[in-house]
Amino acid sequence: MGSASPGLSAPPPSRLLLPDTGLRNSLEKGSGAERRVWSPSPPATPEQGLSAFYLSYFDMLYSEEGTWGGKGPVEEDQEEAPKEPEQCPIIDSQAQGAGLDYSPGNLTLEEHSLEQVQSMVVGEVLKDIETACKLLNITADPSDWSPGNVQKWLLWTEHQYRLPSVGKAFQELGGKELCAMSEEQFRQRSPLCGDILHAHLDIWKSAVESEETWNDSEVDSSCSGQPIHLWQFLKELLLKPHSYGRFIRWLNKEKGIFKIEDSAQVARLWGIRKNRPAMNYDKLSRSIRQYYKKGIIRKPDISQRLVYQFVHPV
DNA sequence: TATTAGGATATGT
DNA sequence: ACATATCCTAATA
Repeated sequence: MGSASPGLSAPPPSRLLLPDTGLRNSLEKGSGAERRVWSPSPPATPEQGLSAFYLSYFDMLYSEEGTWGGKGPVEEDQEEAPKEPEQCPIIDSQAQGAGLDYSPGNLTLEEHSLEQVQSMVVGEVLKDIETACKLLNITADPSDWSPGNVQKWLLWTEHQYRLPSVGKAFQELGGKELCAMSEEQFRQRSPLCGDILHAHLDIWKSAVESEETWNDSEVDSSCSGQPIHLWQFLKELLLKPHSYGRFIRWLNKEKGIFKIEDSAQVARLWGIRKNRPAMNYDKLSRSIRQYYKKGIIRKPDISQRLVYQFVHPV
């Protein structure tokens, strides 16, 4: 049990179709065979697959209705020492993530918001994984894990999702072996939550996949004396969520949608780079707006404060 | 109060 | 010439 979610008040959309990333498969698999169907009746204790995991996201999403992006006050703090894993996954914004490529008006409103939610969930999953990696000092790819890494991951996952402890059930196992294990084998080692752990591991495995997909072309600007352009600079920051994730981050990397979380800090960094001590967000944002006409950056279809979108992702 | 849009003008390479 | 940087008014959240 220990679902991190208090329960749904408003029934979410009826279907869940994740974008075509590797995550989709594993997420669906985790749900337990059937197509994802949300029964309107509040799930006392659903099948358990990744349900708990998902519900915690959807809960938060739907608890706020149209107020997404309104200042995630619960977000992590600036300096907050990574002592403990961030509590349950926290959603703060990015509702508009996806679903904005209107296929010939065939999509209903519900389907649109659904897509947005899906994309948002994927984004949050990846963000969680990144956070965990940083916290645990492990790689994102489970197959690289040492037995020690495996233990760290287990403990973190248990804590993060309030799972019963597996104790030493997985001791001595390296990442390779762990990845090779079937759901059945997981269950044998941990009858209580082996299936959930297996599903979580699946997510990690697929996340590697999808991360590779979009982790190629980027800006180098480091060398080459050319004056750096603002859009390049922004991409640079986005490239290092490790360092700048608190200031600026992707809401939807595939679509090039990003959010400036701390406008003052981003402006300060830009000022440093350009040797413009008087730089501020007012001026930086004016420069961003110059990009509208040039077709470099635009406002997402569903406009949100401090959220912009690169016109040409990739 | 902070953000957004866009005009006008100045500045650095 | 170009890409901002600076400054500003008005509208919006």
